[in-house]
Amino acid sequence: MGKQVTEMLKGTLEGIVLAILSGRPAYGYEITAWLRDQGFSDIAEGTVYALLVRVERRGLVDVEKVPSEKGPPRKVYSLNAQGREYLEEFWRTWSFLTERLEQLREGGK
Amino acid sequence: MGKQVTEMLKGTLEGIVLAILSGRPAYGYEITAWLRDQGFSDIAEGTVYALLVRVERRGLVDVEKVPSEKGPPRKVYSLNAQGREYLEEFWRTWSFLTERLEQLREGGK
DNA sequence: TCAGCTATTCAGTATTGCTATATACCAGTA
DNA sequence: TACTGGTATATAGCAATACTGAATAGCTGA
Repeated sequence: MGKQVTEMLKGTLEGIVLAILSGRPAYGYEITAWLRDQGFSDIAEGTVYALLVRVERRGLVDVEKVPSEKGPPRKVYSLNAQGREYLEEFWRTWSFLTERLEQLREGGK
Repeated sequence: MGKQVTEMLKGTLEGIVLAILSGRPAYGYEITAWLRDQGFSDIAEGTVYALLVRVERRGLVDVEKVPSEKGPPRKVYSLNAQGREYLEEFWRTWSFLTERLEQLREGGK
């Protein structure tokens, strides 16, 4: 996928994961697989787990341990009220950035 | 401006600065002032200089020292062929990311 | 028993933006 | 002269975040 994406993901991957969780609860392995499916071809395994630990520690998600038929128990994360608020702010920040970049892109033509 | 923007800028600020330079040559102080004017209210002074040093070292820009009437000489940067190529790639990466996020935003409603 | 998929965790590294500070040139002014 | 303030660049150390690589663990089927 390349270094450019890696650096761009800093700050946005968190929003991406929270946005996924806003749709439905999910666990790390599942999220990673989904991201890869969506074209984030080489999201590192450990990256999503580390991110989930961070957002949990900051109180943006709730966690529930659920047994799996196929392996060790899953840690299922769901977005809570504080997380939804944070996600709202993320979208506002994202909009700000996209607007500025769109202007630059237009201007550069 | 907040921490969210700071993290999101990692990886995009470089593209932003290169996009500015694709329009016209510019120097650090000028770029910082312009960014602040555009709403990146607390871009740190040193940040742009450090970034310019990096892109210069990677051969994406050409530099010319130009005397100033108002202070020490300016280092005027301009995007070269390699930089234009890199900027193209940046836009492709950016498009990829915005598409994915737009989908997520739609889906989350 | 072993390979392979599912599932999580963690130590160490690289990149990048911020903080804080230093340096330097020039004009106006007390 | 000395000082303030705007212009202009540079850099050392810090913080946040994604990646690398490896370890651990449960389950299924050959």
